[in-house]
Amino acid sequence: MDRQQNLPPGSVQPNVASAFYAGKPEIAATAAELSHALGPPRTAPHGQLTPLWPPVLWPTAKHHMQFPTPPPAKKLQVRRRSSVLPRDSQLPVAELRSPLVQVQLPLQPVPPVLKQVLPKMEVPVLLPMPATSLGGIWNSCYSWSETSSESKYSASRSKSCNCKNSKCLKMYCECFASGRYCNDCNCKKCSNSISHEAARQDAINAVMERNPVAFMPKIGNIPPHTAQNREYKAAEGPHVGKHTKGCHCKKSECLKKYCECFQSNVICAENCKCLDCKNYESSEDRKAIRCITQQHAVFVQHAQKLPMKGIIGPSAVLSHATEKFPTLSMAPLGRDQPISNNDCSQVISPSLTSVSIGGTKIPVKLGLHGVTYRPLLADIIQIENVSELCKVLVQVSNQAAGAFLDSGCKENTNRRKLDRAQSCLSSTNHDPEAVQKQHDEHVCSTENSLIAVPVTEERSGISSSDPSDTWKDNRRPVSPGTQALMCNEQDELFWTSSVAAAIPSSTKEKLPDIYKEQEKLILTNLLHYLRDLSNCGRLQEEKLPLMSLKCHEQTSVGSIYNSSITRVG
DNA sequence: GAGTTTGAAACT
DNA sequence: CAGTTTCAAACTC
Repeated sequence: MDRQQNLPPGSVQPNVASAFYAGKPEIAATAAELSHALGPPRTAPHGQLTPLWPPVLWPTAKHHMQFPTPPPAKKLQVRRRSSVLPRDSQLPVAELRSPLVQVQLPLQPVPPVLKQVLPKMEVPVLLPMPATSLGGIWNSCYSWSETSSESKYSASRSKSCNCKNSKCLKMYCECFASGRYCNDCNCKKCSNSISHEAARQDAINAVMERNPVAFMPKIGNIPPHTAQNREYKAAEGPHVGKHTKGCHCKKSECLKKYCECFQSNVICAENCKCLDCKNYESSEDRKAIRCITQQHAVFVQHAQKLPMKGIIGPSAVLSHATEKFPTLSMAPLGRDQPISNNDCSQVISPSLTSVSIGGTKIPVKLGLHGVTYRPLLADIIQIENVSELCKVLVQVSNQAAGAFLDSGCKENTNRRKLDRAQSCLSSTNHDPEAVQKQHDEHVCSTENSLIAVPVTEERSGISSSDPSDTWKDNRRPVSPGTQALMCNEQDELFWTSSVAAAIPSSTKEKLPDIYKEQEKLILTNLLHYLRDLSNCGRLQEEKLPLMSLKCHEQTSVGSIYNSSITRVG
């Protein structure tokens, strides 16, 4: 059985950063530097976590690898364009925007003159999971440059490339650059596939040699605690993060997708060296283009929704449901659904109106109803529910493990593991003292547990720190949610041979079976859970708005959780 | 769909 | 580091 199969339940997010750089400290140093500059990882509104960077796992990785102390960050070159207003108070800051949230569904065709700024229809594609490679598993799940809600690489995750000469092994190739294998692409002489893994790895190494941070996210986030962020939030300003390298546009005015900043939906910043930039926060041109783009995005989603019946999607209800229930979409948007970061209302009125682009008035006919979109599960899934789900799965895991242990050990282990899981989950309370206390308890309670892991110095160094201050030890910061999810991962990461030796051989032999059973039960329960959630969403979709309340009451995640508990029992 | 434009990546 | 070339996406017709 390979190592991956031996991962304890919950170890879905290996510490890829340290693994990636195992044996490459010089690269790790630079990467750590940039990673630090990029700020902490993001936690999406409902608790889903953005993947850690980078995505490639080296099979021979040493789990205990730590980043060396990063050198002092280089000072970014500042070159401000004359046409750009002062940005110091306008820096884009982290305010995660749901990619599904849009405003005012345009039911009319888009003016041809605006075609150039409208995104192509992009249908998400789930890549097949490579059979064995851990890197491949990551690869299929995430793109390693994925950061912002609308980054070039996240947007292009589902796109195919058309490379001809690069063999898809250079950064010219979007698939390669975003960490994906080519899949259903139109490329020629493609080597970005599992069957060319050796060449692919060589290419990765070559790129990393030239630029150690080549695969780092191009769009970094400004830490949410900064003053700029507060100002930004207060002003409902536009964008998230900034381009780490900055663009060098000369002719596009940074208002076309040639511009990486524009394409990533961030405004140009100090490190950009662009000319005649109009991609700044107060730019009317940018607002107009962005608004139209968003309108089109809703239109695309609506169009995509129709043939995807059965999938909980964004907006099929809008066209008809809003006519039946005009107030449906007028409900206040939640914190996760800003109407727009560009204040489109100033540019486009709900009815027939015009937008001004480059001084030219362009008529835009919109739908009669000013429609805002609200995800069907927006009121159903909350971060607490995710924690609940985690608890359920941990319990399931406990049950499976317990079934394989002798009666004496069984009860003890389950109790301890459950305590530990609860400790992990409750560590999201941001209370350093509580976390420390839980950690201390965990340290004491897990010493002799079968699945518990002895506390090494490294482990102590990590888990004893404040969740919000996870830059210690030169590690990438980890959000509380991630910490909760990574509890078992850390266990695995710091699993040492000496520990394994301490486990009775009779029990050790059972480990594979225990893991199998745990995995089976967890996946089964997760399937049930998702199925229930799907049904709830479908119900919500079909019977809006009257049934929504009923659904919320009767089929909420809480009840799903309860039913899962029942199953566990 | 072919041709052009554009700017990042790669190269010198 | 700057200038040039290569490349593929974005864009235009």
